[in-house]
Amino acid sequence: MPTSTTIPFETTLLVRDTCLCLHAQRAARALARRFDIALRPVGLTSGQFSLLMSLNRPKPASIGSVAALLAMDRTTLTANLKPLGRRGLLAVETDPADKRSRLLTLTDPGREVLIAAIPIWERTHEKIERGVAGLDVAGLRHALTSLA
Amino acid sequence: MPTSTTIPFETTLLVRDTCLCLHAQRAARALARRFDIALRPVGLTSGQFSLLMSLNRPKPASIGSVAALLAMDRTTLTANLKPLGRRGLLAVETDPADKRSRLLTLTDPGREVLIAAIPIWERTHEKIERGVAGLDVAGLRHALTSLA
DNA sequence: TCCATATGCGTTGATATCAACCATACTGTC
DNA sequence: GACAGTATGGTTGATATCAACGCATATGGA
Repeated sequence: MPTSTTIPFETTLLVRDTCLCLHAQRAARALARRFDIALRPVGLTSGQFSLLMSLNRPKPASIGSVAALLAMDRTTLTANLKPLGRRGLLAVETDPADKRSRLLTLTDPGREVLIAAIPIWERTHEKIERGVAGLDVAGLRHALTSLA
Repeated sequence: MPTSTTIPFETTLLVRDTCLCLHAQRAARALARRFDIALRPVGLTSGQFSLLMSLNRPKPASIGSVAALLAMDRTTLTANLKPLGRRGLLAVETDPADKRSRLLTLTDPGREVLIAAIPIWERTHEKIERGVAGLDVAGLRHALTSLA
């Protein structure tokens, strides 16, 4: 009879209560769902909104730099570009100065969608901040940033 | 010529810097990747570890209750159970007291994997906490919990 | 009993996530 | 220019995530 077939329930509770990974996942899922629902009228998910927003910059960005900005796997970003590209919200072009690199640019329709989404984002974000009493938003953001 | 084809770059920077959803996603992805790599020797991802750990309880849990605990969509949980079920790490059975409900139980092999994973989790978690100077872990956990 | 409603899950389809592997392009050295 | 090493991305396959829809069971009231 193996000695290792039991795990104290207390250990489970400790892991559940302290695991930053689990807590971050839970909060990320909950927040994503809220923004997904709020952004549905403009046809964007929370991730698509963040991605499009990150492309609104003076100079086109490369895939690798955006992936790093979003702390996202490079291949994940490639996959996420596809549905947005099909809808004509962004363009992916080879960088003439470095043919390995792709330049990501927001199209006019993409900007239109983003413009419609911004007030939704503002309202949703405000609701969330107001909804959690005593939430130290600045401290939370700082902690999340240093983890990413 | 539409008046709405430009978005101030400052708006983008504001959203990027303040959006809790984006910050949570970034941190969650970064943490998941760290635990995924650390747990690879025992063949679990971070999400699978959290799921198996949540099943280590005196009484079997239902799908809905575990989904709520993990702040995860019910159908996502159903999908996540499949690879773990195929590997024999958990069992899904119909609740005799309510045939709509499924009872989720950890099997002995599942417990073995979990036992091997726990020290990895401890080391990884400790490294992360030590790696971020001045991180208020308790405050962070509290904030994440109230968001979920 | 019978029906309407509510509850608990499964399935499907679309997108998201990442590791492993592969292809191409740049860079520096010779 | 040739070569080696590095950098940038795409593709594939597996799993993760969720909305929409549908099925079966349970529950409460007529």
